[in-house]
Amino acid sequence: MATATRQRRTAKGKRTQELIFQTAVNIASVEGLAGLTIGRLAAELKMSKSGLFGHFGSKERLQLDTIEAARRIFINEVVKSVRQVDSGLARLWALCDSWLSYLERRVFTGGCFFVAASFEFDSRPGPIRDVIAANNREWLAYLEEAIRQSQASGEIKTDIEPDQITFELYALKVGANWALHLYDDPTAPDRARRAILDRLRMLATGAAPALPTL
Amino acid sequence: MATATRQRRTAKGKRTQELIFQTAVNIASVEGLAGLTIGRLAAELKMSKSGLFGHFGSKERLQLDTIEAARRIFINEVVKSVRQVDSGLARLWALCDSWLSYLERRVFTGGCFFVAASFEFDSRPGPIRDVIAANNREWLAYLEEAIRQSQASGEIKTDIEPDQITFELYALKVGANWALHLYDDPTAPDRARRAILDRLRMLATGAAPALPTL
DNA sequence: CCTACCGATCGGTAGG
DNA sequence: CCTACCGATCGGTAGG
Repeated sequence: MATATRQRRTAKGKRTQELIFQTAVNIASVEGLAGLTIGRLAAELKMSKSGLFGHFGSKERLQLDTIEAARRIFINEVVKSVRQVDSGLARLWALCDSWLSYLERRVFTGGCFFVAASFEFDSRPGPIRDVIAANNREWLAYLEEAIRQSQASGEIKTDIEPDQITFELYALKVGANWALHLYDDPTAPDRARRAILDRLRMLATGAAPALPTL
Repeated sequence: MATATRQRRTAKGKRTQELIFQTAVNIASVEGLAGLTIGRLAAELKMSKSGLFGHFGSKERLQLDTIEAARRIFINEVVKSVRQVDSGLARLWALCDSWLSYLERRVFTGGCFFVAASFEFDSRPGPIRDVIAANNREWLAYLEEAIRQSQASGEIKTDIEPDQITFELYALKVGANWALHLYDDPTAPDRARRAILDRLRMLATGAAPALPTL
């Protein structure tokens, strides 16, 4: 009985935690990680500030845990569906398309959580910036790996450095995020798709599979 | 005598105003326009909060006046030096290069003021977002005009819409801002230059002047 | 998980 | 331009 109670309690605690960070992640994507205040979060959750506070213990922990929750959502929404796609150019395109689809599906209210956090903390040194930078680096490395594989298998040209291509593809995604939210321009993701497909076609060799047309 | 005194006072008032908004613009480029608090600004300027407050009258006016000050700086640092360059592809490249050079010169402490403000307010409707969006639109229209001129004079291909090219070039600049500040990567502007030159060469016709090599 | 607090800071005002 | 305030909200604590 004591065990059952504990399990029920733990399960409930887990659901509460999930609800907290799901809410936190969406507030942060709109108002910023600094604009995510404990009072606002408590009001949204209809909890007392101090009751909520017990779940993390400091503002910085709230921010770091919120980043971790956003990371899990990102992996689920962007990376998972592409894992089955074979390596090479098809996979590289699938990764880009998946990212743009995640933007279109408005997985986070205010656009990509990591894009927003990147620009918010890019000039504020500290643990938050470091964790955001590490998360971004991980995604870029994942993209870059797909580029290296495409080069190794002879599907894209090797006279251009993988990190240069990574930079270009990611910049176009960030540009889509920018136009979609600042101008409420729903055509922005497709503009990015067109630019990315154009670039990939220029990089493709004869051995590459066909890319979709928009 | 009364006139001389008034003039001296006005001149001093103007210098004070300039100092206020110069300081405000740099705080905002690092901490964000929302993170620009009257108390912080007063401390930096060694003025009392209420004495400072008299210069604008509300937080929103402070933010709007700070945007206006940033706009003047942007025009001075990015646009002015390119005004003499002839229209066409050379001018289009000069505009891109000038923007990247303004990033490298660190005209604003935290990167381009308008890039930072764009991402901060892209999901927060209101007058601040509207003014930021209008400022960005103005710069994009300026870029796009150079693209149209290049197409009209036959220096770049016409089978691609000017706003698509504008989007791609601006996205690469924003990407440079991102990598330069989040990763302290000083090679980021040159990576953007390489990408832009690559793209412009692909768009150039036989009638186009030679572009620089990096 | 709660109520009841704390000092610090927020945007803003009164009065000079 | 200043001092001296205002109520609201910030992150955080005590005690239950």
